[in-house]
Order: sequence, then C-alpha cells, then structure tokens
Amino acid sequence: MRDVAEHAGVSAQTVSNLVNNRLRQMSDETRVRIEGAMEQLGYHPNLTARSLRSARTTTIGFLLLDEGARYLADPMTDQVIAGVGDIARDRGYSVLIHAGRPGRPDSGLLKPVLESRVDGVLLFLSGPPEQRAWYPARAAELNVPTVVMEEALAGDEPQMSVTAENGIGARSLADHLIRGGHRRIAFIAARQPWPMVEQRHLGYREALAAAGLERDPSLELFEGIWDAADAGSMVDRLLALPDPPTAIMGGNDLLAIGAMRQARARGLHVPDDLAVTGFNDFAFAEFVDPPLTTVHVPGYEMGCSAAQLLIDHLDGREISEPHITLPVELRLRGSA
Amino acid sequence: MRDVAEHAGVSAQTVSNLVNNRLRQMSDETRVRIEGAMEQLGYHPNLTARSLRSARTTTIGFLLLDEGARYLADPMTDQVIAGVGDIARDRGYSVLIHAGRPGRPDSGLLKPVLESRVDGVLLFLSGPPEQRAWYPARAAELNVPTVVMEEALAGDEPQMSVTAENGIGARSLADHLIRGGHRRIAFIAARQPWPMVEQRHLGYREALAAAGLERDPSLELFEGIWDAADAGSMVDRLLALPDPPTAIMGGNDLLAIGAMRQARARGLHVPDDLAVTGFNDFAFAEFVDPPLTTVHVPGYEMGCSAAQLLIDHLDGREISEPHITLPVELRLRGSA
DNA sequence: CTCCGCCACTTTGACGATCAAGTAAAGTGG
DNA sequence: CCACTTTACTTGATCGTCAAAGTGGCGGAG
Repeated sequence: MRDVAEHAGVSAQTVSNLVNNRLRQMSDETRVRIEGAMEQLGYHPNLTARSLRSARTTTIGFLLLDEGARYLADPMTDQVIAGVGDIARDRGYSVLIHAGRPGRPDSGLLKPVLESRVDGVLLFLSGPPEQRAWYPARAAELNVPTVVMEEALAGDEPQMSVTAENGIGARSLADHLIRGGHRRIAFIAARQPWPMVEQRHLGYREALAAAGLERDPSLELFEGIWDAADAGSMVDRLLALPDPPTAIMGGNDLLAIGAMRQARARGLHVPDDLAVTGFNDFAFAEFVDPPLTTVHVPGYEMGCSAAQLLIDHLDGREISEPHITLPVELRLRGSA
Repeated sequence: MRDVAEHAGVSAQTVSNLVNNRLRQMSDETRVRIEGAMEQLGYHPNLTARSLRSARTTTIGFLLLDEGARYLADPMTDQVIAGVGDIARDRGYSVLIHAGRPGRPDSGLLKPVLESRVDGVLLFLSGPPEQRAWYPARAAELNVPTVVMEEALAGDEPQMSVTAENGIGARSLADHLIRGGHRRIAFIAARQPWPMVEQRHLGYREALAAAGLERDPSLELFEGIWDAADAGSMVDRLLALPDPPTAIMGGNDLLAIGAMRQARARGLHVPDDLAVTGFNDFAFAEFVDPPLTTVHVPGYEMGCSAAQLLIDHLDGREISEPHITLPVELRLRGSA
C-alpha cells in the first residue's frame, strides 16, 4: 500500500480510503491516479493486516463436531455447505471449515474462534445433548456470534439457530404408517446422536403416544456410524425379535436404504412385508427401488438462512427472528 | 501476550518462545509461571497477528469455479472435502472454501490468494479447457503452491495435481458395453465441462475407435447443469433419433440415474431395452433400481492425497511424486 | 583477577493495514 | 478583509506477534 501511495504521490491513508470506498472526500483526479498505480503494481490489500488492525476477518467458521468425516460427507451437509457458500460469496465473506473430534467437550472445535480467525461461527454438533450444550455456552462466553445448526433452541439463549421441522416431519411419517395399519414401528439411527435426528425420534414417539400405541424400547436402535451397512445389522436384530416390526423408520435416507436392501436380501418385499421410511429426501431418494417415502428437508435453504442470519448479525443489520425453523414436506413414494 | 508476560513477570518475547516451543533456553520455573498465566488469563495466540508477522497462515484454500453451487453440492465433491478436511485437521491446517463465478477468467477465484489469506490452494475448475488453463497459470504467476484437482497435467507445470483414472474407467465401461453387443453407445454430460468428465468422454471415444466403431456426434450430448432432469430430456432426444442408441453412458451417476428414470417412464426396460452406466459410484449407486453399473472413483482418497501433497509442499517436505492419478474400479451391477 | 562465553532472558523494530486526530488550502458569508 | 467551514488530504499510533540483536549475571579458564 505504501508503494502504491508513493507511486500515486499520496499518503497510504488516502489509498486506504479508496480501497475502502470512502470517496466522500477525494478528487476524481487523485482517485484515477491511485487506481492507475494499483493496477500497475498489481496491488491487492492484505486481508491479514486489515484483520489485525480492524479486528474483523470477514470470515465465518463452519464448525463440525463429528467422528471421522461422517458429518462432512453426509449428503445433507453438502447441501448446507452449498447454501452457506453461496450466501457468503455474495456478501463478501469467506468460509473456514474446521472439524473437531468428539469426546469430552473441549475447545478444540472452537480453535478458529480462540485464534481470532473468524468473526462468527456456524455450529454443527453431534453427541449427547448434555455434551453438545457445552459448545454454545462456551461460544457465548467467548462472545462470538453463533448460529447453532439443526438444534431447536428454547429462544432465551444468546445464540441464533436454524433447524427444520424434524419433529413434525417424523410425526407425519409415523402417522402415515399408523394410518396404514402398522402397529409395530421401529426407529433406527446411529450411535453418535445428531440433534436433528433426536428431534425425529421425539416426533416418532409422539405419534405413537397420540395413537395410543405403547412404546417398545427393543424397537428403537442406535448403532453404528450412519452407514448403510449398520442399518443392515439393525434390521437383522429387529426381524429376529419374537414380535418383529412391520415398519422401520430410518433416522435418515441412508439408513433407510440400507434397511431396504437388507430386507430384500432376506426375501422380504418392501413395502408389503416391511415398510421403510427415510428422512432428508436427498437427490436420489426417488430413484431407489422402491422409491423412498421420506421427508424433504431443505438443506440448501438451511445453509442460506444460517449464513444470512450470521452475516446480518455481523454486519449490524436488524434481525427480526433469530430462531428459524424451516418447513419440511412429506414425500410419499413407494417404500411405505 | 503482553498481558500474560506481565502476569508472569517476563517479556512478551519469552512468552512467544514458549508458545512456539523454543524451549532451548528457558528455565522450568519460568515456563511453569508463564503456563500458569496463560491458563489463568485464558490466553490463546492470535493467528491473524502471527500470520501477518510470519507471512504464513496455516490455511489452505479450497477453490471452486462453478455455476451456482453445483460442484459444491456434487456427491463426489463432498467426499473430497471430507478427505481434505481430515488431513488438514491432522496437520494443523484450516481449510478456506471459496467459490468463484465462471465466465471470462478473472482473479475472482483467486481472491484468497491475492489477499494473502492462504498458503496454498486446491483448484477445482470447470468450463472449457482453454479457460481453465488460465487459473493454474495465474497461480504460478502469483507463486502460490497449487494442486490442480481432477485434471491430468502434462508434468512440466509448476503445479501438483491429483486426479483419477477417468479415461481408463470410461474405456473399460465402454469396452464392457461393446462386449455386450452394443454398437450405438451414447455419452451424455452437462453443458459446463468438468475436467474429469472430459477425460471420461475421451476414454469413451478411444474405446469406440479401438472397436472400429464410427463416432456419431448425434450420440454425444452436453446439456443442462448436472441435474437428473437434464438427463431426461437428453434421453428423449436420443431415443427420437432415427437410429437410437442401445446404451447410454452418463458423465456421472446422477445423469445415469436420471436417464434410467426417463427410460422407465417411456416404458423401456433397463438394461434389456437400454443399458445405462454411471460414473463415480457414489454411496447410493448400488441401491437404485436396477443397481447402477458404474466406475468407482475414490473421492475421499483424492481429497487426502491432494491435501497431503499441498501440505507436504508447504511444510517443506520432500515430494516424491507431484502428479497423482488414483486407480478406479469397474463396478458391474445391473444397469448394463 | 580478568576475560570469555554461555545462559536466560529483554529490547527494538518490523509485518500491512486502519483509526483518530491534525492541517494546509480553498470556499463562503457578512 | 476576517472568521469560519469544507475539502482533501497527511501524520502518528496501534493491532498482536516474531525475528534479530542486545544485555546482565555467572562460572570457568588462564
């Protein structure tokens, strides 16, 4: 910047003013001269220096707490990332992805915050609720603007949140099964709890209760790592029960697909012998055999909303509603 | 840092020495005192300042050039991101995601480089080859370590590269079809070219040539934006030909699935009336109906390799082979 | 007893920008 | 013609860290 200033015969501050669009007091002549110098020298402002001085990085953190890369590789998450990326690009922000290891809560996940590399964060958590709670609390302590993803907050926390109507979706899925005559309905998910899947589990139980069906713990399985193969072994265990289920609700589409495959491998017909439902409605749900009955969750829109919320906050804009719950949509297809 | 120093009764430089593990000259007593002060004050070094001073950001850029969020939302890309994220986390690096708009090549994509926010970049390009070429060239000009993804480089460029055996994969897929008696084989892809898909297209043509089959341009369609619906309309056009194809190779799995669906909608049986193949072997390929014959591309491993290559280079390690081509694997299933 | 070298620090001065305050010159009103 | 405002800049300090050079005290060699 000093070079540019010298080249244009002005002070560095004047160059800074131009770069930051403070043109209220600058002659066109000077502006043109500086622009020429910048062009000629191939100058671009150093964002690191700017960040240091101004204490703003124009970067938001996409923080994932999860085993291995499960969460990051989830076909739901990439929709969210796409939404976040699009909004961030339009608003002039960058996105820093950082993954933390689960286990005892510690600040590893929040490293980018502690190191002052981001202005705000999007939090994707997994694990038991009492462990998850630690992170937003710590973020509040660190006074960093935070959007908690996929978690329904009570509304009195300092954070913002974006989620989908997971409970409602699961409930209507279960209602659909119950209307179809099913009385023994199983719910399967992975060991590592994802908040949005917990909401689905809750919706499932509510539907059972509302229909006067008793809850059977042996029909609720939480095993494996969100992999189709894990669904297979859970299906085996369910079908080996003395009174096996006639319908299985998968915590997400992947488990549903794994379940359907295992059912077919065991000679069962879906949906006649065993109904199967998914959740998320990822791009391929309608192409599997039979087409998957699932709930459409607007991942891309969730990413957009979250990024918008966070960036609006960072830019000091008014935020009308800090807790967003996006609607879902039942997609009845062939599998249930 | 100054606060910590004062608290511990030493100079800031001494704290810096401890933080950077320069313990050669430090009494245990002092070390313990400083550690106590850091703990007590909740001190964490400011990475922005460190970056400014040391001209290193310990951040790598994941740069995507694409329309909307197609590339980012591709089920292949998220595998790659997962791999990159895992390696980066283990090596102490962060990942900055930045998307650039396609069109006339400009430095928008390389903004994080120009602004000195990253130490090196992973380049995911799309568009015509002559436009793509601009970016690695510009990156070289800017002297930033670069790994070009999904593109087969000649080997004399300053950049590194990671790709998969796309040509070989497509070739063996086409060979399989030809062995199966197919003589009219179509190839469909999106309008916006992705490098790895070009390699596949090339492999397809090589296989035809090797089998003595004449190439028919009306069987090679490039339309839409990598969406299943686009595949549908391409299938319509192909089947309306006077001499329609008996097999369709999709540029990726998504198009293949869209093609299968359209074929079925028109009352055709896959694979008997029309054979369909995909590419990538994303998680759901084996669950569609019929299970998709495709080529397995190791997305996660590609991400790992790319990140490793780049970070090894940044850390000054010896790199034995800067151009990596990972093997693919033919997955013959039911669709062809 | 002096000198040297080593140890365990301290001091100084960037890195590249921004913020806050200052100033010369030109313009305006009475 | 003077006082005051506006315009178009400039100056100096600072953000948090790290590299390089400096310093005081102590032990051992000569």
